[in-house]
Amino acid sequence: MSAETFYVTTPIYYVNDAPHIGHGYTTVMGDIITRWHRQRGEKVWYTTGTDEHGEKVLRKAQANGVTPQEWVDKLVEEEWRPLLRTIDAANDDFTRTTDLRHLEGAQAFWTALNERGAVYQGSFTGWYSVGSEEFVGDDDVVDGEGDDEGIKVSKLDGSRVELISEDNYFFRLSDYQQKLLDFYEANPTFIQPESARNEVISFVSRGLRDLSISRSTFDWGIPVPWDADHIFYVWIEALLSYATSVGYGSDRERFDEVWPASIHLVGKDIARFHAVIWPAMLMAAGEHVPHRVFAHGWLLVGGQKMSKSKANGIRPDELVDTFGSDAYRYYFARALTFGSDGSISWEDINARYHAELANGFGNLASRVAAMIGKYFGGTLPASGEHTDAELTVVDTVVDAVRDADAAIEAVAPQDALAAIWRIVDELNGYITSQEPWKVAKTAASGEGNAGDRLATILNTTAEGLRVLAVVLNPVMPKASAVLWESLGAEAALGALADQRIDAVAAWGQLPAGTTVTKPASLFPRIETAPTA
RNA sequence: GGGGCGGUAGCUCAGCUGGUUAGAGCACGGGACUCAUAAUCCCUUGGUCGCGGGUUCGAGCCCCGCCCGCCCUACCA
Repeated sequence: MSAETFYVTTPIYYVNDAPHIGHGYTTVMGDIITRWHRQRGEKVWYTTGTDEHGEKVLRKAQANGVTPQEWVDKLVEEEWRPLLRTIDAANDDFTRTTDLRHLEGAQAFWTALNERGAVYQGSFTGWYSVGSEEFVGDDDVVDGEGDDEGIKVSKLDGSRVELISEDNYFFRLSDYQQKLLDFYEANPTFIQPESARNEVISFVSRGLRDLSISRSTFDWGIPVPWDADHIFYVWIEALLSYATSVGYGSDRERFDEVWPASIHLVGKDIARFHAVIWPAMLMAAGEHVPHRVFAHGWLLVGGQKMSKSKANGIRPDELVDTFGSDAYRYYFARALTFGSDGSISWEDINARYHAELANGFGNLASRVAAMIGKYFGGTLPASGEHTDAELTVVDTVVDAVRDADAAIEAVAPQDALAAIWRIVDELNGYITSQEPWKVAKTAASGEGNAGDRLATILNTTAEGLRVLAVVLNPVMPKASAVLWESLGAEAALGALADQRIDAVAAWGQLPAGTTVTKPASLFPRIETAPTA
């Protein structure tokens, strides 16, 4: 049997939204996790993309005087693809729900469900607000007062609503209540974290209603293959991107190779769609359900949820312009607990940038390269006998790499970075306690074995940096590449991306004689901080 | 209304199935050092663990009530 593909997805982002740091956050987390798994030597596939159908897109396009296709093409090229470049994402695919493969795959999927009897025609009745142009839930409809006396109005915005019904196709979601509950029970890690799992189970336990899957009042969507008057409801169609982008409906062999998804990363607001509707759809189709749905929390700015409608957004490109994509990636992975809400601020990013990246890591690389340059002419010396101090360094590295790997496995990048930073701290402490600058003076006077001792200290720190370059590569590929280059590691050990996590902690890989050069500052101090 | 989650040092957060003097990082204060990006290393200061009851030999962790914040409660996505 062939090795399973580690297949990760971000949500298929709604194209009408302006990309903000929330989107960047999710995509970066997936990128870090998939880059790490690639360096474990696994087959990996990482997909992101855009959801481009629906009434809102249609309206927006009309308002802009262009066709919906022209509108989404523009958004994808001008907003969404640039975001990926900004944050240095290494996704394997960018899937669009307007892609032909998706249209055909989605139609094939629902044709199959229809043939299996999971779909029926019925009528959907609901309160429709002409003013806000949307259906309003029963609980949000109240009796009007004053001018609206005798009329039902929406509690949300006060607009008048009328009861209308529409012929629709329905998916027999109600058939899956018990099947889903049994599934959650048998697969406790299917929905994570625990808070999302509890919520989903509680939601399903209260009962599931059949789901309307088509619309006939507008036409920007994928046609229902057996009834040209209907298009599919966006959600029911967009979720299928995860399958159609890896061959469902077009390349069965490819699909079987990649599916099921290992992890769907989602925001906690859409956990329900991914943990309830999506697996039920797949069960109905007789396909495997994903291994895991991981719901992350919100980014809070000034205690408020980061959102497109509020002006509290910190723009990804603004952040990257100031601190760089590496720092952006590092910050979100390190400062937040993936799965919980977390606070971010310009001040905090700035503080961590300087304390952890510039002073901690960048300066470490700088001082080691400077000493190898000054004391050994830029040629890496061979290590002599290890003393307890070196053994402690080696132990710290081995433990840290092991812990970081376990943390990534547990979808906890923040813990992985905390573990990796033990190496940074250990090396800085090791250098200070070994005082190589003093050993160098002794060596210069020709006393004892000081020269050998100095060589051992600098060889050890260089080895530590070698490990850091490898394990930080998934998080900060640019800085890691510079460090790898400065260690002269490429010539001796090959490409950084080919360095395996499971072998990285083995000591003594950098051969003596390698040319070490002092790199430009990995993370130069930044004097001015723009207003957020 | 119902359900879920959270409220721990100035800030951001850890605290496993309840167990000795509640932890980390940053910030602050003091000291050491000079290889380095005025960086590094060491030490100190700092908490009625939202509030009020209860269970227990013992509770930040369990139970009850209350206050505050966020999320979900299916057809905007």
